[in-house]
Amino acid sequence: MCKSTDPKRALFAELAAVARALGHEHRVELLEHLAQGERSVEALARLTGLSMANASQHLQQLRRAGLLEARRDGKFVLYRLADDGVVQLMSVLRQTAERNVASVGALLARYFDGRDGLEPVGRADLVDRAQAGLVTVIDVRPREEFDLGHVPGAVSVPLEELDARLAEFDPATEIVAYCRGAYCLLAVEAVARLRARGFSARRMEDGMPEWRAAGLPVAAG
Amino acid sequence: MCKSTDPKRALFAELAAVARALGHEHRVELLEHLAQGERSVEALARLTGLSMANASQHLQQLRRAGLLEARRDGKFVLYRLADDGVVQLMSVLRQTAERNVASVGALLARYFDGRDGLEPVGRADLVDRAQAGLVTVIDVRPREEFDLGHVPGAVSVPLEELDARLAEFDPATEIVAYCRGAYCLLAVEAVARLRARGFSARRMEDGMPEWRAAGLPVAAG
DNA sequence: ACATCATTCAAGCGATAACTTGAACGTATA
DNA sequence: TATACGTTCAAGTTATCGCTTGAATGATGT
Repeated sequence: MCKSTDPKRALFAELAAVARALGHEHRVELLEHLAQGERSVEALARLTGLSMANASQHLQQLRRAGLLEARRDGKFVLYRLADDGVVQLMSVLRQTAERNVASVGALLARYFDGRDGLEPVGRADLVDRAQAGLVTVIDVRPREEFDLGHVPGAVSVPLEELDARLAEFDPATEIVAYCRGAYCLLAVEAVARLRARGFSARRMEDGMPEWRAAGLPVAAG
Repeated sequence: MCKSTDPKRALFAELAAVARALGHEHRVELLEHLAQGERSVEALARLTGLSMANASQHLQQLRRAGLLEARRDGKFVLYRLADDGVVQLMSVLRQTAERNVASVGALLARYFDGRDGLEPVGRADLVDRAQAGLVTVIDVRPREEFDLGHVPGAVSVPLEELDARLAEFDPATEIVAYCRGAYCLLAVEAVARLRARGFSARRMEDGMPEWRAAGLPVAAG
């Protein structure tokens, strides 16, 4: 066997500590929000419905595990992912759960295949087709998140504004919607509404975090 | 925001449950062993030094999380990874820890860079060079693990036997050693010893689990 | 049928994690 | 300087986890 068993044990303990940081519902949700860009404790507490003290504690736990970093800006403390690899870790976690946990597969099938129906668009495809003007790309996240970074050429159409802004879209041009991630429901909802109005709409396969992690260009402001 | 917050919460809870299954030192160690192939509870308890009841409980926890499957063979219950994707998950976990946790980086630097020194060999490289007879590939894991599957053309040389079998090797041919995984110490130790005897030796970048997960050919028996 | 062995179940104890509350700390604004 | 606000700290309660012990289950061999 391995001669020195100590360093291996130490390594296992460290890996388990990182995994344990991902082992709570609220922390997964916090990471999902932070995958969009850095956020203040107050914003995260509001988005998740946690108390500030509670959110702060979870964030510190994630920071201790090396998954987050924090910086101070005025009276706010802004947290952000320590590394784009964290997105990859969460992505692999989702894939594993989707394959091996029946309830997750069922959950996703019910809320995606059922409501979406059509095959989503791949990332590589999208860049070419957007530049050629063949598709209209809309970002249905809140404008705040759009401003922090979005797909080049995308138009910000928060889901709340969608119904009121239908006149902007050319019914002859296909619309591709994206939001936060593979399993965010914003784009699904947007596609469903657009189709109900007679538009040709599809959902982008992944969301902004995966886009960013893939090293594709990001526009800001 | 997302209209239906319930399914998202449920998804987060499921993901957290999977992560929590990885959140214990002993379970990470069990998975590391199971990445070699299926094992009985008794074998795992012996390998890890856990009591049988304790090992059984951890294994059941991993199974409930969807990471393991079990089958009965005579009086033994054999556990195995539910999916090769589990190896990927653990691999990404290690990469994340290595990048973002200082102590892991230090741990690995101390035990790999310090003792190994030379750049490890990539998998793609190895297949070609082994077939061309340019390198001798040795599997330094216990023979039991070798029998369950190994790199085609590799010779089983458990670390315990290495010193006694040095005469088998041609000093003019480079030796590549591999073991269980990127961070298993068996191959590192083997390379150190071979170099001390004047051989040209290198370590394969990954181990058997990664090899298997990459879909490369595996020889058995 | 009986004994044997591998595994699992169930109960109990100690340790750790999650959440709430209230106070302390730091920074900006009046 | 004083006040307000975002954030963190500290203490306390409840719930859950990890491990041990001893008994129950399931398959095998005599």
